[in-house]
Amino acid sequence: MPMTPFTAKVIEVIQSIPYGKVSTYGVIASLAGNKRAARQVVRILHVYSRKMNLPWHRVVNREGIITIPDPMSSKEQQELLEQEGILLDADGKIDLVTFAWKPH
DNA sequence: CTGGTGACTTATC
DNA sequence: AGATAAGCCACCA
Repeated sequence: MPMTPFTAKVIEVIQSIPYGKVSTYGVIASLAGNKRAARQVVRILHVYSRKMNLPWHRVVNREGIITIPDPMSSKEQQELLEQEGILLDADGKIDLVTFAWKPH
């Protein structure tokens, strides 16, 4: 499956997010080598999330909020996160202080 | 080459 | 807190 180096790196980073933790678009882009390519991460999820074994549900935006437009998918994401012990607060946000993935 | 895209982010008001 | 605008960028037709 041919893909550009940056894309491959992003996928690698996403796959390295551990169970029970979440990461953000900006952080993933940064780890992949380009701090400002958060939007590119979005495209990659669109293309590869359903085809590969990506923990796409462990990716949220900078505030810990699920930002998927499709109601069905966002609901699925929340359920998957809860299965991992990641609960949302009253505002529907994930506590990033507790659940944010901090790679060494 | 040009322009469009997007589940983002930051700055302002 | 919510709305708006602008910046940002890899990829693709």
